[in-house]
Amino acid sequence: MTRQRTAVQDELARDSAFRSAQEIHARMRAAGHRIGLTTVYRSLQALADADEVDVLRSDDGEATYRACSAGHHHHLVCRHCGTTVEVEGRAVETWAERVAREHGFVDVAHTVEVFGTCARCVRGAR
Amino acid sequence: MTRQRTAVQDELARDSAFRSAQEIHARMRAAGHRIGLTTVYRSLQALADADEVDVLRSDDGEATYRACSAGHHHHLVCRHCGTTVEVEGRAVETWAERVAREHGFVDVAHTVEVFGTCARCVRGAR
DNA sequence: AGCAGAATGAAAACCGTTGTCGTTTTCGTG
DNA sequence: CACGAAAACGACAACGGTTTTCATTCTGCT
Repeated sequence: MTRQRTAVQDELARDSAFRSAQEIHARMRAAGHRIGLTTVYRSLQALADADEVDVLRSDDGEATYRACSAGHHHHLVCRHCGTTVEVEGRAVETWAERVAREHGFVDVAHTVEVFGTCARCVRGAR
Repeated sequence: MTRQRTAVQDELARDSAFRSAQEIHARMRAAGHRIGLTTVYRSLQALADADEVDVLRSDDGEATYRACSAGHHHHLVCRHCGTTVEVEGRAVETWAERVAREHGFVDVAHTVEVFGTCARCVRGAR
């Protein structure tokens, strides 16, 4: 139920970047954990269902996960190192709401992700 | 080099919804076109590279495509029928820009998708 | 027409993800 | 502490969307 599930959660808590399931699995194994890939997937799914982690699809369709605070928020993601900052934006919320209403849409949801290169990666660049 | 590539583009132009590659392939076959799935994929990729179509990853990781006008814009997508409206929002652009700068990020890009149920699907619902 | 190079597509390879199912662990109860 | 049911685990197989391979076909050029 939760010795390895807790371990997955801990691994996610180690840093603030979006990681793929396989990456997480590899890191855990490297750290000496005895856990199967299947369990990592299931744990991540459970955590996602419980809104304990955010899920993001990368451009190539791979799912990436990240521990996150509860509540509605968006992400500012470094496209090089994956580091993520949680941001919020009232402006976006109201804009999405208004635009949808104007077109007769109801039951509105939205996804917003901002990508860029973080200050550290800029300095570290060749 | 483009009898079937043109055909793919035409198929996309038929309506304003995001369609998966397989869906597009099936529709074309049903319409009497003699085209392979591989070619559909390749055509879509070429069109995407040329910024002739927008690509969107659905929650289950499947890629969906839609003909779109040039230039930066976002989408308001009906989660039932897939119908899409192109929208733009200066408010979002400036917000993304500001938030990124505040955190020292450069070379900023962003994705914004708004989902909802369109007026027609609301009426048609049970 | 003849030819080189690009495009096509059937089938196989890929790869992330999910299902299967026998084994192990956890936990409540006697 | 021992038992037994129920949940979790994990090696492996299966799945499904996408990409690659490679032999064949088509295009545009001379």
